[in-house]
Amino acid sequence: MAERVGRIDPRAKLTRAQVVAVAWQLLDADGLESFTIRRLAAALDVAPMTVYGYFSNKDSLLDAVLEAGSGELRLPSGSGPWRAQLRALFIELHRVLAAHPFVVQLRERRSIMGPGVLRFTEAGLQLLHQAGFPLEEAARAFRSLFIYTFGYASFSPGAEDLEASRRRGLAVIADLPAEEYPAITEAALPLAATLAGDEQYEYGLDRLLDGLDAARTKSRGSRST
Amino acid sequence: MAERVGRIDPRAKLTRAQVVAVAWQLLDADGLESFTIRRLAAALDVAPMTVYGYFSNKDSLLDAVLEAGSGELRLPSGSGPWRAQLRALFIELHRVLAAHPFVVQLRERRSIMGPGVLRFTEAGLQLLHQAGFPLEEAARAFRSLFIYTFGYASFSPGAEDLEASRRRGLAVIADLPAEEYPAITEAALPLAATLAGDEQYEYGLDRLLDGLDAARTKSRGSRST
DNA sequence: ACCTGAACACCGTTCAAGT
DNA sequence: ACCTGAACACCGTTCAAGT
Repeated sequence: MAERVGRIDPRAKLTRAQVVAVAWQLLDADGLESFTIRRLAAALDVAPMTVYGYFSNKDSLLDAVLEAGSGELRLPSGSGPWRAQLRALFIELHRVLAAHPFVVQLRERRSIMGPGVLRFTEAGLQLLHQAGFPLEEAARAFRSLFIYTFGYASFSPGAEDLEASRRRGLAVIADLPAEEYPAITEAALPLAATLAGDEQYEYGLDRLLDGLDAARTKSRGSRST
Repeated sequence: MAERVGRIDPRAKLTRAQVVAVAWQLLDADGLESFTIRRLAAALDVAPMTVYGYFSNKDSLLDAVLEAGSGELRLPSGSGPWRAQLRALFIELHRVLAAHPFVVQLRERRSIMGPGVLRFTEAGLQLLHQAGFPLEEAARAFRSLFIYTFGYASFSPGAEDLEASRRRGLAVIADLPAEEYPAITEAALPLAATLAGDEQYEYGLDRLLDGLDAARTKSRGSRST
């Protein structure tokens, strides 16, 4: 699957960065479920135990993968109204998470505090603060957006499972007694449509941003557009 | 750990319901991570392979556990303004998920379509529809609230890890160059406070509900309080 | 009909040994 | 200093055999 990469340090067969890069490829291709030290070692063309020369265990390797991966985030250049900027920031996060679902799975266990995420957080907090939120509330607001975005990536089926999920949901609804479940029955197709897609992500994001905007203007004066 | 439960059908040593009940206890006590067929069998005082007489594999057993568990949801009695009712509905969901974190972990792989969740969805859709949303948008709105709530449960550390998470976060922030990360540095304590707690959950929930209320009144007339 | 021991093909990781 | 084979304590699950 992953090609063996040329070595850099002639004394060592590998570098930590090479191990992380190949691990990333495997995770991207096959998901967290089927990522094992033994498969990684095979992809590196090395004995399983060799990996432990670079990382003390599987968890610390996965931490390093997350760290490296947080560099994928491209922070949008800052100009324009705070709401549009914040929106672009989280849409970028959503893009990265949708492209690399294993990042979300990993994040469910360990939290990420790598440079990429910190720069992202700093940008978000600054936007909210400039919009008029005191930092305490900016932190709460940022966290809400962050959790909605990770939640969306975590609980929406991946593109490959999407059709099956829709079909399964529609089948369950079709078997429901319509008198008992009138709203679900009538809304079967719309419900199936909410299972995934950028449109659904952005619907919730926009409602959340609207709510934040209202909280901002209600409790204090606006400092920005 | 789990007590052996008395048998019901004299011909069989166990029932599916008993297997599910003991599995639920184990999952509640030790989490999904350490839940294995072999440990479940030991708790049931039975050979590992006996479990396969009741469930064809581990996944279908876990599905049955989720099904049974969705009965934990107690739908609030319906009266009062739609916003307060919807709020109570999702706070109840949040309560159940916070009490049984393994439900969230399971839901990350398979979606739940058991009776408990369906009744919950029906109640939510009806409230949103009565509030003035057409069913298509009610479905989108419901899904946003659902995802925020599951996301919150999934990405907030459990009560037992909370202090460690806070300390780790504060330590990382303390090492940051303040010129480069002014907002994070100044908001260190507020950020740590957003890691968990009902208050933080309700902050985001209320912003989302506010945003939904605004969308409702903007695009169409209100049909309710 | 229901239960089970042995076995298979996997894991992550320790340890002692190779170069 | 770096790599590795064998081994340990686990998995989920198949299969053939017990009662």
